Amino acid sequence: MSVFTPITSESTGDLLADNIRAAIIDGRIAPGDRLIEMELAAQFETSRAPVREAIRLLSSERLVQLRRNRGAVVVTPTIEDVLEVYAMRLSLGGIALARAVEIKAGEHQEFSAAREALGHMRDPAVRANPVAMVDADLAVQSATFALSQLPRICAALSRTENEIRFFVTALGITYDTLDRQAQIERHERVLDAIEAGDADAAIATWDTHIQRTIAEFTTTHEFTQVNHAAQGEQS
Amino acid sequence: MSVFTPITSESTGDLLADNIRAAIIDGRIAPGDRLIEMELAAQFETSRAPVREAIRLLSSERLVQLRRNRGAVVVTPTIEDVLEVYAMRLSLGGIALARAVEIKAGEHQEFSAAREALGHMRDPAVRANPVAMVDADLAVQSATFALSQLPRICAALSRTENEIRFFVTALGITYDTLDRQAQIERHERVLDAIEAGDADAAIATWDTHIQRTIAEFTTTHEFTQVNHAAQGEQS
DNA sequence: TGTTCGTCGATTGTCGACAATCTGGACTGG
DNA sequence: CCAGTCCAGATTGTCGACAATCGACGAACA
Repeated sequence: MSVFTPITSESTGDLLADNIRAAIIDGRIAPGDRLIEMELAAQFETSRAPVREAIRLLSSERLVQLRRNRGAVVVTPTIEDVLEVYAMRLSLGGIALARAVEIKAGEHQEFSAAREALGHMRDPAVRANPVAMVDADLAVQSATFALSQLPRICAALSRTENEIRFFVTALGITYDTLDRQAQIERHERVLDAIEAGDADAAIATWDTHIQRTIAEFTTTHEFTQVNHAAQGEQS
Repeated sequence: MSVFTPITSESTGDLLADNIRAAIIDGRIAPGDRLIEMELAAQFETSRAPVREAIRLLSSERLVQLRRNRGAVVVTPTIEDVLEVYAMRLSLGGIALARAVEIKAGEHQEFSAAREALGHMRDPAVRANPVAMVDADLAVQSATFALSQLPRICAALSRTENEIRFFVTALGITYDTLDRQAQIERHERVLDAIEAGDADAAIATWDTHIQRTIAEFTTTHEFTQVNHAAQGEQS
């Protein structure tokens, strides 16, 4: 019994969405670029039907904007978008952590995935690469939230993760001055708090983590803005 | 300037989704029922393509469950679903209210839609009909949240509204003992608080509103459960 | 009698073609 | 030179048909 894990091959539309989403997130397709169904269908060597499905999915994830009879365009993120997404993460993450603690009290829970993801953040190669660091950071959080077993909230948080990774490349956010070590320790403290059944501590740590990240974003973004303005004056 | 609201005729897929969603919400299609593309296409006199699109949309709203190569089935809601949805509403609504207060501080804002929706709740005909009361209740909340101008959060809240209306009919929730007058007054207090710029008061009132609703749901649902169990023993 | 396997109908996944719509540029007239 | 109209290309929306897949029924067999 149950020697193999159930095999669930993704549908073609989902696979296409994965590919296109990855391209959007790491900037191979830039904000403002159009997604032309025929073009994508040719590249993926499929018909337009699965491509359409993929584009609709990405539209529901707010990575592309869909206008009737005018196709899909990669969205151009704004500061307001970033702040809204972080606000959602802050509050939904809090619910997930609270629930994770409740579940932990009832039955033994698997923390291995989260702990393992935490290990990635310690990898020197990852710490040196800001984008990889963001990915690793979000992976730990995602694995932690999964403990809550709340499907809607985890799905919503997952969407925000994609958006954040998109924002990072699209807006050129660096998070250079973030204290990596403190980041890792906060995640560890959250996991410890869940295992200890201390919801308040987990949420408090989570709150400070997001607050720090928002603060970091705000300062670096203002800096970039000023920089761009200065360059604009020069030219 | 801006005398007319921008006209955006819905796509066929969206129209179909609206129809099917309404049918699911008021029980014409019951949990467990299958949605067969050909069947729906015949009824709406279109091809399967727009029907597929509509079904995918409803799947992203968690009203139907989609299984690869096996079509769509109307989901069967559980108590956990209800509690998760209310938890999301509680926290996301809080963000929206806080933001609505911030915006109000800056510029003059239109409250007419929310106030008007509030008027519907006072209609004796609506107060007599539990389902209509739920609809009116959610309409007021939706109009209030719209003041925040946070697209993601409003969209997420809108999804939860559909889910709640679905849950009410699917689980046979009645909310009979809810104090309608208190409900209306709470909504009014939230709007007043926003206009007064008092975010804390708005959020506190909102919290109690949701808490009361959850408490009401829990008790009536337990009652129904017990009732069903008793009936089961009888037969 | 119970289990396994093959087959069949029903339904979804995918495709290519056509119709409807939008965008941009050329043309016309003032 | 400008505004308005029209046309053509490009792209999406919709359709019907075919291929692939699934679940159920029934036959063969131990």
